[in-house]
Amino acid sequence: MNRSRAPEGYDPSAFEPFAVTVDLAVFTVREERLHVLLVERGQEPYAGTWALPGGFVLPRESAERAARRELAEETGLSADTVAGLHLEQLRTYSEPDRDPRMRVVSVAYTALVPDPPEPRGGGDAARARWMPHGTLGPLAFDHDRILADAHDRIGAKLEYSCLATAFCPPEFTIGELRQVYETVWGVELDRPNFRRKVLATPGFVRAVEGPPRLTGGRGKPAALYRAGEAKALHPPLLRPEGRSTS
Amino acid sequence: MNRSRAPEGYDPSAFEPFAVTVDLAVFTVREERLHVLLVERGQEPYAGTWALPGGFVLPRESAERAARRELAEETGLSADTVAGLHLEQLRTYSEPDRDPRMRVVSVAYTALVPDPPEPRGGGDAARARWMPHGTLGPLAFDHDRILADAHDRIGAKLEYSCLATAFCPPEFTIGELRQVYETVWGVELDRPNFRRKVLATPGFVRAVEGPPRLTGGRGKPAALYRAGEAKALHPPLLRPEGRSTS
DNA sequence: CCCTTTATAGTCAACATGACTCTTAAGGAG
DNA sequence: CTCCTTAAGAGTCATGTTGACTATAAAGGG
Repeated sequence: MNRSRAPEGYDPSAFEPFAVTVDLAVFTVREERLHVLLVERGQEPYAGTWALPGGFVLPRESAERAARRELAEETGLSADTVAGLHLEQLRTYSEPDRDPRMRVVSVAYTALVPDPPEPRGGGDAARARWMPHGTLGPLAFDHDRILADAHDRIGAKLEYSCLATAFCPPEFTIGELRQVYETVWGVELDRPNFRRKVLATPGFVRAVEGPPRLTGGRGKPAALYRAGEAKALHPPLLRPEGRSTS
Repeated sequence: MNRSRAPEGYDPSAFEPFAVTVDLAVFTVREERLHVLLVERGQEPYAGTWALPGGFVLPRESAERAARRELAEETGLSADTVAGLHLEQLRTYSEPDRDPRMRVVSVAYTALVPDPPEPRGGGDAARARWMPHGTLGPLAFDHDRILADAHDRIGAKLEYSCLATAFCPPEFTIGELRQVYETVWGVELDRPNFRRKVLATPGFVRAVEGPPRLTGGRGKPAALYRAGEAKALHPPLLRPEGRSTS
């Protein structure tokens, strides 16, 4: 059990089998609050407790494919929509006793969803709901830890990547983009400075032609933008009292 | 096969078992070049090909514990030494056919080693060697991909964390620290500017009392420093033509 | 003793950022 | 219609950080 990937004569059945699952931390920004997609467990252990959506990786699929499949099943989004979402591997949780029933190694993913499509409780999902982040008691298994790690990660990524646009619909205003930063970071940002920074970063956003108007709210109508081609921010957009938990 | 972590009546043996392994991308800086710890495979598949060190996760250990155990076995370092090394989970590779023999999900870790302790070829390690990064033909399995991801990751982390000190011995000079950045990033940095930045970042390094001397090289003797208590760099130390691969 | 090498101290201008002010263009209340 | 509130968007100014350089100090080698 060491250097070689499989000692000669290795017999798979000689090892206790591992189950491999995916867990999903799916975030969205709704009504100026960060929301997370949660499901209520139907069976023991943790029956009646809220948990992150997820499920087993099938024998012939990769963890990422499993994650997209589960995401589509839980949210009721079409496969096309899910294919376009931002999905990123977070990390893998492998403590021997994280699942009391058996040895389960779970690959966690983080997904960002623009508009809050109400999860169809239909299909077979026990009960899936968008819950405001941090308002719920302890989640099942080690899902509180996973959720905290996911939140840390996206907060850090907002600093040096253009990820924030993944929370926004195809066309959005600078104000909506700023809302994403403020909601995830839990701070208020100076509007003029934020605007200046975003527009000064090449490829972050692209102005949309046509009537620079927006329906809805009060105040002066805002110009619309689309996500640009840039992936990284140089230099980064640091949070005010920036602490990276790493 | 969906929302619930285990459907009622779930029988583990009904699923094809997954093997779970760890792979290690262990880096060090030696002679101004980035080196990686590699082992030569003894059996098929890929017999005779170089690969990342790694091995199976045992039934009762976490992936991180497995990684530290394998690292100690491959390098011959004491358990104490290994316990102090920087070890970080990189990501998990789960493509169904990444190992031709069976379904293997591998959790990859990155480790940084200060001084190049020559791996004892002893014990049972087939043959472990420090190889200059990028000089070797294709590695076994998807290890080229893992190595590239690991390199990207540490390059990015140097920008916003104090990670570089993990490559250095307990006491080091600013010049040695700069070497780490130059070697990993593959660029030359301006010495005065680098020095100013490092010293201006609170908690990055702490000056060592006593004779500000260094044996060895030519040139004016340099002052010695130790790693500080800070973990993150604010603001970050961006690479010159900074591209984050994310 | 001169030359090369590296550390370390400064200087200066360009740039980025934080804190503000001001104007414009909506919607709502009276 | 008019005033008030709200938010977008244009600018200003002082400060802080960075990149590009110059200069001095303190070793080792020939």
